[in-house]
Amino acid sequence: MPTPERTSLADIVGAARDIVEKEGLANLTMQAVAVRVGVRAPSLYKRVRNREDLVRLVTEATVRDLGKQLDAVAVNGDARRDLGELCRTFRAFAHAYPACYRLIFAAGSEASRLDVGSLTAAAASVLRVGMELAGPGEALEAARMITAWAHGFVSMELAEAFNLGGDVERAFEYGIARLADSLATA
Amino acid sequence: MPTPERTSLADIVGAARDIVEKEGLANLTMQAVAVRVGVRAPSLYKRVRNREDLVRLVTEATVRDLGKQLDAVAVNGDARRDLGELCRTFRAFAHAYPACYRLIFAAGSEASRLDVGSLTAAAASVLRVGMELAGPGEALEAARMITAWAHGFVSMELAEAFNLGGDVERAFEYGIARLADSLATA
DNA sequence: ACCTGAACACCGTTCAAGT
DNA sequence: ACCTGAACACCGTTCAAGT
Repeated sequence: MPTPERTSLADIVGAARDIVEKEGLANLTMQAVAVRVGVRAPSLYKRVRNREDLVRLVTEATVRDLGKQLDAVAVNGDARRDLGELCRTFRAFAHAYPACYRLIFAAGSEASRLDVGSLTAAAASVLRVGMELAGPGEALEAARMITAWAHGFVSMELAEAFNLGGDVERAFEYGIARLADSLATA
Repeated sequence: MPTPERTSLADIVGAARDIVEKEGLANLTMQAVAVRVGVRAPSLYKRVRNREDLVRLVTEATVRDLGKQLDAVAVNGDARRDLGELCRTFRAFAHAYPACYRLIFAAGSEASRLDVGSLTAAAASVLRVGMELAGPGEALEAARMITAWAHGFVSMELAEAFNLGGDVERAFEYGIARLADSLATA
């Protein structure tokens, strides 16, 4: 006789994201997730292969959300201004969900590798601005430069690695301005 | 009656670095370290507070090594050329020790925060090039832009996040060239 | 078909007892 | 002074038994 479902994959991933953000990745235990969704830990294995798989699902949900935020950035027609908006939105997302953001480029083992599609979708807006600024011949290189810089910057911020003083806001705006200059000039 | 020391902190950290690089962070267990240095796991706690502390020590040793490599980059007097050498050395280090490199900007909790001194020392060479390129008024912003881009780039590479094809080597050299242009022009 | 208790292997850590 | 076995709490995961 079938038993009614008492939870769902969406519930489980949602609970996991919450735990990662509020209590840290180390406290994301199967037991903690189970309590939140109202089942016992072994039941989670009906919907999730293992803990590593759950972390991957959390990461992919985060990438999709980031992609949506970047997609929603208004296109001004002014490539320079679009670049600034895009970078600030990217940074704001990382500040809003630092623990989940950190997972995105932390992939180590094969099993934790992200789905290619979700990364590609998230990169679409950046690719468009790269095209606007640098033209079709160097759009990909330009997009990679923008993403690398933006990710590196917020990654260092989140690690509290900017410890030489100075104004971090100013350093971020400085970076946007230099990027716009150099990509458009090239 | 005193017992002779059968290991040392340096031994322990060395073994831990080896394990992280060859078997991954997840396989860095106190037991695995103990076997390598020839004691039982509980003995490690005489020299290391806990596992998290050991990971921090591994990270700091890695930062010091990276700093040494960057310091050893020859100064050509040509800031543009120095920038290229510095970035390529940085990237080569990350490729040589990917698992340990990843730890550097992964710091989450307070206890895993790196010693400020070791980060500052590693940044000295970059700061010098930032000064050469952008002048004293914007040396710090320039150094932050260089570090953010270089870290972001290799971080994405290590995560295999460049999945739109294209030539990654070319994208790296493109980035160096754009950085040199924009920082020197500003 | 889903859920559970019981069980297992494994891990970090503590501590009293050895030398 | 350092090292160890024994012990504890905790975690991921499996599985037979329930409904």
